[in-house]
Amino acid sequence: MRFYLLDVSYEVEGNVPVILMWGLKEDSTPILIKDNTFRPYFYALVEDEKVLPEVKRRVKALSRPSSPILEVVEVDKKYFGKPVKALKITTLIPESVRHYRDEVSKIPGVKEVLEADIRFSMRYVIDRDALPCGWYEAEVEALGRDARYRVPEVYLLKSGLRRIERNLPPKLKVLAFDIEVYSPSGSLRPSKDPIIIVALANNDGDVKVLTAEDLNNDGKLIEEFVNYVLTYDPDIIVGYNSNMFDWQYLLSRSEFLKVKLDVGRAKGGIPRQSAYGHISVPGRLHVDLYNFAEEIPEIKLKSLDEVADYLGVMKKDERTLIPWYEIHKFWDDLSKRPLLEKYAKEDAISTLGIAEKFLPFAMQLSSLTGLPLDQVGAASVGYRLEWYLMREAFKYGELIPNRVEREYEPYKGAIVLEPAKGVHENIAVLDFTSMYPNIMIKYNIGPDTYVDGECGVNECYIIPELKYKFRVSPPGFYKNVLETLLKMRKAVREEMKSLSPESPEYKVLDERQRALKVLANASYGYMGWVGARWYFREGAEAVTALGRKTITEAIKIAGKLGLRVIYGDTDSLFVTYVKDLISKFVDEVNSALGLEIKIDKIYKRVFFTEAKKRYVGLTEDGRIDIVGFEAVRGDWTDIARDVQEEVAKLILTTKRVDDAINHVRKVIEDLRSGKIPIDKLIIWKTLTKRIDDYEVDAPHVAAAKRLENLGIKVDVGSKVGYVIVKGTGNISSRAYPYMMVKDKDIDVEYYVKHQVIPAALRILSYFGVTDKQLEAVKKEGKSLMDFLSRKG
DNA sequence: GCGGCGCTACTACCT
DNA sequence: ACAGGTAGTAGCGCCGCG
Repeated sequence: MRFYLLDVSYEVEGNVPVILMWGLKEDSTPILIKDNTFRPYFYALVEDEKVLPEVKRRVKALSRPSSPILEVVEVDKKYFGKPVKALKITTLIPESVRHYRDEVSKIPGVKEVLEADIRFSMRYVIDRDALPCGWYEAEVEALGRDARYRVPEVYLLKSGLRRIERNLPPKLKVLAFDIEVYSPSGSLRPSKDPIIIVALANNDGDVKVLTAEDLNNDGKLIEEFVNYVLTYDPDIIVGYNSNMFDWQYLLSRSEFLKVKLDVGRAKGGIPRQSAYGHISVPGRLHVDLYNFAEEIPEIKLKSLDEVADYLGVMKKDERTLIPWYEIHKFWDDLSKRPLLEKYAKEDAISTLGIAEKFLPFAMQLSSLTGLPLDQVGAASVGYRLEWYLMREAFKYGELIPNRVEREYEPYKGAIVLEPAKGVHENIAVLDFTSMYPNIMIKYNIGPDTYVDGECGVNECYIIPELKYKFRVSPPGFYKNVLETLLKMRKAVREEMKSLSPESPEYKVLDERQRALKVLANASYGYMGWVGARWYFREGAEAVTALGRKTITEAIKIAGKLGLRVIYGDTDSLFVTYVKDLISKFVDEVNSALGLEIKIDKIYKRVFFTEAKKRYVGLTEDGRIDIVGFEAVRGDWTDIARDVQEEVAKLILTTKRVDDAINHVRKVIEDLRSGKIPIDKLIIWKTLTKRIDDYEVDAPHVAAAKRLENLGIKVDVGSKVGYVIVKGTGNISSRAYPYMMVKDKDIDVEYYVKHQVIPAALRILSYFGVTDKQLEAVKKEGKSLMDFLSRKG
């Protein structure tokens, strides 16, 4: 049988663990393939090989009849590159691994117990190379229908899985859902507040808005939802913030109402919280698209409508928008209720549209890391890479280190150059391609290549400043993994060349090469992460030291060629663009440093203040890049962002400082005459800890407290939108959630003095402009203009 | 009680 | 809950002054 693997889970049947592979046949028929031959195991390392037989005896003696140890064998493995003899201890029931691990680690002579913390289904993924979102071929025996599973065909695996190279997935059924809750108080209490709408959209073109008959009858609504899911039978269920909200609320509410939320492909399969905080729906893949939206830094406010707008799925100005705090009003007012239904419907359609944008990437990430699609989004970058590393370790016969608690030790990072302030013409931005991964490869950096003692002549790389030594050969774990990743990416990009960019296959491969790049780029950060299994501070420290050395050498080469370096950060250099000299520079850097540098972009004009990490540039095609400034920060108001953007544009394109001043004045005038709508005055800030844990009463914290007083819960990670109102006292005392404030109460002067003027002056003060000039009532005085344009 | 000052807390950015 | 380097705002405590 050929099938596409969706998910791997397991159950204990009788007294035997059975792996469940949920998949689709080539014609998209859902199937379940069982494998009852796989057993959980873990390893024990001993202090001294001499005690192996004795330890082996004692491990065997631990076996209990209810859940026996099946086998204890000596195996040859590697641990941080060094050959070791380990005891492989195989048990019967996955849940007993924890018990035996604890017992085994108490046996005298046992140094370490390894790989006992890997979930059984992931163990299978790794050992059998059973990657989710991939095609397989296997001999199976039909078991017929089984009432316990909501799939038409169930099979038993008879022989090993073989992967099939095939890029396109089968047709998958995707269902997007979104719920609306009735809550006049603003707080959401599952014991009181009913679900009034469940909106659904699937990729077979069906859209449904299920509504509650009345506020006392949402149990029936939930049942209708369950029926819809079971009837449509989606492979993938997508939501937006559904891990934190929709499922949680459905679960609590259905529990309160005593309604069964049995939507899985395994009967009695109630969604439940699982790895990385995601909600798992048995037999289906539930994907919370918010996880992927979180990774788009360009979107500052990650609401569903903003994300749909950004991705071009559904434009904001073409859709019905209802603020969450007014949903109950639209329900109560029967003339407005159709709008609410339309809103919910559009939410579901947007969610489905976003799924089409994100799922192809998610599927590639899933098939590379082995993490099932429903987990891969919820897992952070570090864990994604770690699963990839664990799969690789298995292939190399390397034991997987335990996750251990370590003390955080900071180390020195990259170099950031002092910018030459002012306006510069024709500047090339050059950067080293994947600098850190390539340094790791070039200098063979990792925990297993580190040499603590003596090292023969030319047998080690010696790291500048630190004098750490890394073996030249053989290649270490990180080097091997990174070379594989880069090689794979190269091959994918090669394959893409033979395809039309419009073809579905091209798009799939493009997502694959992106996923490969993301994993490679995370490797340095991962090595320096205290939570990593392959944490190695000295390695991360060596990488940044070599990075500093590399960029410093490149600067020297630029200087030697007579190129002026304006600015640089980590792996980039801003250099005066002289075509021939630049190509010479590129060649020389490449040959002298053994790392590739290339032109990233060319600015016709670029402006720096004295600050690092902040600049505005005019690209060759006339676009304005704003980097680091207020205009790209999500915690400044729209009005300040707009002003700064316009000022930057005027300065870079027309060089006319007086035009910029007039623009700022006009905005201040509009602000003072009340022409600016309140939503351009909202400041959004993230709560990074629980409200009680804050040491100072910052404005966003004060605003959050006011939300809580209204009964609205604000969790860690949520964004608080507030405005500053008139009155006395500090800003915190006047920071209110925007929905609590009327236009006339806004403290316009705060916005003039603390938003518009600072944002404008950040750029204009270099040209000698002061706050007084911006605030002065508009008058066409010539003398002032003359003064202001002294540099323009 | 007030303004000025320096420090700290806090957030979001850049690579 | 991948790293370190950086800019900037606002709160807060302290000081001197009266």
